[in-house]
Amino acid sequence: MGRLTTKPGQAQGHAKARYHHGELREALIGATRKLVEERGAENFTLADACRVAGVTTAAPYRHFQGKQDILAEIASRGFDELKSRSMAVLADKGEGTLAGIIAMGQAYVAFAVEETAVFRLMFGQEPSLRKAQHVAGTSQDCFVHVIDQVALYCKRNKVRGDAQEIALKLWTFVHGAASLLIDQDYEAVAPGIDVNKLIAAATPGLLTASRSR
Amino acid sequence: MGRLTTKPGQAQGHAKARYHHGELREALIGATRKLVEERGAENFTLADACRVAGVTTAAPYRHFQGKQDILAEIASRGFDELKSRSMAVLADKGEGTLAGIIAMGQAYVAFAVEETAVFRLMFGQEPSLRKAQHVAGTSQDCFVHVIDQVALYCKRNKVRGDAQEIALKLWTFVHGAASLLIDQDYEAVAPGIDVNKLIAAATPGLLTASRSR
DNA sequence: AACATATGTTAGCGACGCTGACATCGCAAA
DNA sequence: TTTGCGATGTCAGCGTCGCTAACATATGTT
Repeated sequence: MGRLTTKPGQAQGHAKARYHHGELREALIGATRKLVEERGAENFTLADACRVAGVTTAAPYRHFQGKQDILAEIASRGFDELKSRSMAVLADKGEGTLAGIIAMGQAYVAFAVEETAVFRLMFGQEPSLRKAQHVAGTSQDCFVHVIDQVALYCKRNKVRGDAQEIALKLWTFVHGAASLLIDQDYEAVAPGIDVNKLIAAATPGLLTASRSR
Repeated sequence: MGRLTTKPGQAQGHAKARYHHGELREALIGATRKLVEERGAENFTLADACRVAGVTTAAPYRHFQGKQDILAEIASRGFDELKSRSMAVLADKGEGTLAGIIAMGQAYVAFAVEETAVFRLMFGQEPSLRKAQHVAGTSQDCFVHVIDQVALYCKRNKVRGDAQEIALKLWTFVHGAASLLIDQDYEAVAPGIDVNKLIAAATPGLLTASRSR
């Protein structure tokens, strides 16, 4: 692990050393995101983020309640990004289509792969990390959108069954794929697996009402 | 968070204070497992485990390489237990049957719920936690067993398709269900969800070859 | 009995999260 | 302009943690 040995005088590079940073809140969020993505949230230290931002370790407490609070902010923004990704994909592939629903699942996994640490913050561990208010709302927004798509698909293709239950099954599968992939749990068992293909293969089977009841 | 203020003289309760603990390795594993299950692996400290075991914080290093090493040992034993649970369920429900395969999935989730912290250690985070040798082997054993069951089911029911791919789909779904459940991510969207029912409902749809290619 | 090895303790290093007291900056009222 | 005040940063320090080196004690082999 590389030590970060920067004097609190100033962050790397530009601007002259002024006593007040000016945009410390955003700077800390940026630094945290970068470090968390590099080393994982487990190994992230607030002190390192301070060194990157060019401030002392006491400074963050003017903007955040503590370490957890910064991480929660990052998780919160992650939901916003995930939602916008989903909507972008849908606009491309078409609403209420099988291709659109598959593409949403693949986008979910792509997000998990590209922003692994953020993804883990969003869904993992103790829910204490998630700002109850904002995150719960945003994640629900995300999910409601999926339900809408499934409902539309069911209507068009005359699939009977609860759209919510079907959406739950899709989410469950896709989340499992994302988790196993980023945790490298597939490696021991199916090294070269193509998860996008796996999703495309499984989705039709999940897009149907259950017979058992 | 309750402080643990025990003198290293002796663990709570029985036996006289002797210089050598005698079974420190197992005692530490037990203490760690208990604490990790109570507070999560994130908030676990080796020092607390030492207090529970009644030794100083330097003692563990005679038996483990460090904190990670103890956690890895616990993850390793988790795989053993998961495998034995699966086999017990199979013996009960019958091999190669739909009911048996569903029950295996439900047992997987039950394990995740009952031993949440161990489950997270087994599959989560950086793979550095898993003892490359032992764990990789044991988890592969687990999975091979699932493949066998699926292959048997396919043969009996004349389902064509790659048993490995089908097994992967099942694992993916069930792992997603376990993850979302223990991380309480279903709560915001489907509060009273019955995951066992969800698994039973989804399994038939996954137990079929994909048409797309 | 004497030694070698295993297993525990003591003391201490550097890092971390966080806090209280102090310093500096920017802005608004006098 | 000056004064004063709140916002935002630094400094110094507490308690804890993971880990190590040096020392103490128990165990078992010859």
